[in-house]
Amino acid sequence: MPARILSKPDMLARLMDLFRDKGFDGASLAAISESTGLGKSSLYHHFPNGKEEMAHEVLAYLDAQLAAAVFDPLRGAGTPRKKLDRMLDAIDRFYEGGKKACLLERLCASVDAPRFRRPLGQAFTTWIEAVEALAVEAGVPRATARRRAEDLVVRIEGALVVCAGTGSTAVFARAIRDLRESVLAPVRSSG
Amino acid sequence: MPARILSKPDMLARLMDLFRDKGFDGASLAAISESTGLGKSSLYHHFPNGKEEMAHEVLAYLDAQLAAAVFDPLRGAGTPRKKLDRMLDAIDRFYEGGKKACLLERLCASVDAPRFRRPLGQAFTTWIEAVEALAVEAGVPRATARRRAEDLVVRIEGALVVCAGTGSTAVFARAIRDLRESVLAPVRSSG
DNA sequence: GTCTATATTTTGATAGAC
DNA sequence: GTCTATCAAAATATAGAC
Repeated sequence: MPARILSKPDMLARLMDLFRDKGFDGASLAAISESTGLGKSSLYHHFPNGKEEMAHEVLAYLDAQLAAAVFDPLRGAGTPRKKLDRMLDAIDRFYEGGKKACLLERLCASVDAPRFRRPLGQAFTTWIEAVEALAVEAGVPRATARRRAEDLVVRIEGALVVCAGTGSTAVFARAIRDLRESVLAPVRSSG
Repeated sequence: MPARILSKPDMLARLMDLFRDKGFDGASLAAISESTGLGKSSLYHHFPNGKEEMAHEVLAYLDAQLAAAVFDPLRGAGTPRKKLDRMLDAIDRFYEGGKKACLLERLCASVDAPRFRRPLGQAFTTWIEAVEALAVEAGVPRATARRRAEDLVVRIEGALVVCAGTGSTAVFARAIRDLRESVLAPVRSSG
């Protein structure tokens, strides 16, 4: 039972939750109405262009969330290792240990994905570049840092898919654990 | 423009294509009718329980495809390295170098995913166990083989998501390339 | 800014002729 | 085994009162 009145950020948080749970195509206005406690007309008051506008605003909201919870820690004080740990902790919390899906993946998988191409590509790129910068700060050569940053995102997204498919979160937990070591590891012959 | 008459396997191939392209929730009966060239009534003649039955049959069809294209090569002659190469070649073809989505992921992401839990879990498990067996055959200790097999699936699925999100297939191509080396590599201190 | 009520289109599904 | 015609339900979206 949602509170009678929701601030815009609270509304967006509810919407993000719903899109992550049901996907963009699977989240009907009826379900959105129920989960926010707002009638359909109220929803169109806040989002005149309907579901598509909701998704775009939720993506912008996610950007802000990521900036605060994931990327800001990377720019603070501490060793790169500590910063990586903080980021992985934030990711682990955000995905609830592998139990909750990724909004980006759900929007990529939607029929209207072409309409979200720009912000989706930007979100992935921002994430990858933040991790790359951290690895470079830790002394990893740029090309290797780039590959490892891509790998981090690939492993997170892949682990979420496999966990959703198998019903176990073990693979996600191990991915997080492995990444703590591999992202900043000293470079060997290949790495 | 589909041929006037389709065999059941051809029908299932069309359906798989459509589910991979639009997702389960996004593939309407109208679209299914168009892509198969069959009217809705004909579809219900072949699949009395509608979309859900279609998805289940497509999953069974995928099982058979995977068995023929991916797992059979693993049981044939040749060094483990050769077999791994053949499997990765088949995967690369199946996903068209990262351009086409994974059916399993699309079904995991659907609102009706709970109804597909069993066959989805089975499909992932079969895949992982096949790769694990190959690594064991190559002399990799079982626990390490298991982890590497899970990693292979995680990386394939994750790379597909990232490629769909960024619009580039480079990440998928690199994942395939890396896996050729990493899956069967000699075990060091950590695997 | 929210509501009730309604319009319009689409969806999944069926009936029944051929 | 396919078709045309149709259905009931659900989808997105809007009108207009408060």
